[in-house]
Amino acid sequence: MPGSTRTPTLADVAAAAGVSLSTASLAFSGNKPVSASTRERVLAAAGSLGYTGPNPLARNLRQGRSGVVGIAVGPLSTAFRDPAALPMLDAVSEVLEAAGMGLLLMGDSVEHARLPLDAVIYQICGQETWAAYDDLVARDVPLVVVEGPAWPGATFIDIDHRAGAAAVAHHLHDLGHRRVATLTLQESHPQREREAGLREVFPDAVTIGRCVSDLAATQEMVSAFLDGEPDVTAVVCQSDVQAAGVVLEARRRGIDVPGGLSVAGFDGIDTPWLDLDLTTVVQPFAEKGRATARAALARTNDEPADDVVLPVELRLGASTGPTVSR
Amino acid sequence: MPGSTRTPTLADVAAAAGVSLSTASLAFSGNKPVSASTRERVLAAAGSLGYTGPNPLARNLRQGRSGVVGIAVGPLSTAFRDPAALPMLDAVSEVLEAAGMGLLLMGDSVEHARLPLDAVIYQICGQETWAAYDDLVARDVPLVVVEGPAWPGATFIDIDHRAGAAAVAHHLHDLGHRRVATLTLQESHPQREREAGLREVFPDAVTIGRCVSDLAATQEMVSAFLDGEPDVTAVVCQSDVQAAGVVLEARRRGIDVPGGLSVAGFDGIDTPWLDLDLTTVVQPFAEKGRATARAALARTNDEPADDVVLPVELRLGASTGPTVSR
DNA sequence: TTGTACGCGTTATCAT
DNA sequence: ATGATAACGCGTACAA
Repeated sequence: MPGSTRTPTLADVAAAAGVSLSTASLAFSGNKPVSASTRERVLAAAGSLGYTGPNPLARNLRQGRSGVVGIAVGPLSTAFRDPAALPMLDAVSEVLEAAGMGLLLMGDSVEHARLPLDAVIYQICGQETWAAYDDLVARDVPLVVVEGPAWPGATFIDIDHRAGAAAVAHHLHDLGHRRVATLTLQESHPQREREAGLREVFPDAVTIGRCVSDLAATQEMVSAFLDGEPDVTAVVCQSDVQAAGVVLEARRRGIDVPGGLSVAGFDGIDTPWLDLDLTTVVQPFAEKGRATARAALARTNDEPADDVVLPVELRLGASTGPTVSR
Repeated sequence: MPGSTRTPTLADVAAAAGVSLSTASLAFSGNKPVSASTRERVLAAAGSLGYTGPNPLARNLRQGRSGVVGIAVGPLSTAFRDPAALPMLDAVSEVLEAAGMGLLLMGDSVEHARLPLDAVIYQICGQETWAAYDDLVARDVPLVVVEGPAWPGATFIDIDHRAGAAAVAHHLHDLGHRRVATLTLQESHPQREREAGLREVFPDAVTIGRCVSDLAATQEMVSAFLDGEPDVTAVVCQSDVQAAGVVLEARRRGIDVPGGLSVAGFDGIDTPWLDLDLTTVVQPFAEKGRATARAALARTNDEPADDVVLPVELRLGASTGPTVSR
């Protein structure tokens, strides 16, 4: 069929099938009943014209929605290097996909904020500001914020950081520890809450430092400390990656874990490359992701979405033990 | 201003500013010159009406593009657990963001294929088929395929798997190795090419098995083999994660690396948790990502995009050494 | 430099 | 069950 240059539209299909535009539309959407025979005629016409279905762009304009949810995660290699982010994101994308919605990775640019997004998820652990925020608020784009920070109008999905941290602390206290040190994350809602939970039990915990959740960075940070503070019998970390770093660095310096030092983490990630099960606080990653996606979907449909705080669970591993003087 | 219920449109702004619709449009897009005074009047009117800029949905329909590129990666936790995927994706998103385009994570569902995407990147190492493919082709969505499989009409971005694998093989041969074993990935273009490169030098290499790029899975797979084949002096892997798994498992069984066994990887990822630099083939992740994004952008603009094959580089580490009988 | 008028391709309302 | 018609909100020839 040479010369058929323009890609066919629904109007072309309707004409070819000898039905009205609206009937052809219904034959595709199924939003109202259409007799089997006409539907067949429409689909046949579509097939012979090479019509591949309603143009998503036009549908989007008409319906006032794009079918896309943005997720603000910052630089990918930072966001996804964190093993705690993956299972959560997996659950988010699964729920959204089941609802026919796409997930768009957003950088912190106004360009991205101006894409047609039905809702935006903020999952920027540790980053407290976001340049595109004002734009989104001005455009009334529904916001779902995972683990803070507190922004008016947003739906919050969180876990009980404080209770988890307190549970770890109590566990160590029960084991006889009295002098503990802690390694904190960059200033953020989770960091503040986890620290508060720790200090419910150990108000005087020594702060080793603030450190991103990275193995090498952690090792460097704790290196000097491990030699200098023989009184400390336990180190409480704010992530499992940090805890693994402390374990590796302690061993490198001849300190046994947990014989000479107890180490606790947070998150409950897999660490197959560590031959030791960490004592840690397990978060419900999948449920956190599902709750996040559900909230985004609800707000996309102008339904209300309640804030959520999910419980966590202390998991005892082999990285903590009774106090032993060094 | 109570009662102003409808969100303002460009027409409202134009009316309020006392200019025509097209002038108001130009004041925002800057596609044609507008006198400074009128532009100011338009922007002022926009401000007082709470107009937040042209509706992206309408703009998309008008311009026939969505500003979104899809990337097919399969389940996120699988795709992103692979450390080789991150730096590449990072580069992709950086280039796209600089061009004002968004990156959408696609699952293999027709729903996702029907989202308005300007182009789709396939980065599904090891998965040879993709349900949504036919839909995309039918709708003439430009396709960019990273590391195969071969699909007509798609732009290909690849690295020189075969040369890299051959370089590793030659290195081992130079060290005196004659009897080597190999651990392969799931059937795929990279797997076939890397294997071919190895067999240019070692046609009779023993295949230990086929295994995803996962530490635990690798350790399980090589466990039995390491005891059973004392003739083998080197193991060539198709990823660094596999290589790390072999190193760890060998040590666990009392075999020194490289004293008792040489191990080579592929990719050139960071392995801070391994106290040994792997001999490996370094791929240019960032450049691969940039080339991929550039191809997607070009094809979005109906420009041609040539296929790309990037060179790789052998990096000698401490995991390979001269032959020693076990 | 500014205004007029049309079309992008669809879905929703209303009537038949 | 089907058809006519009106938006959806914008960009851009073309004319002035």
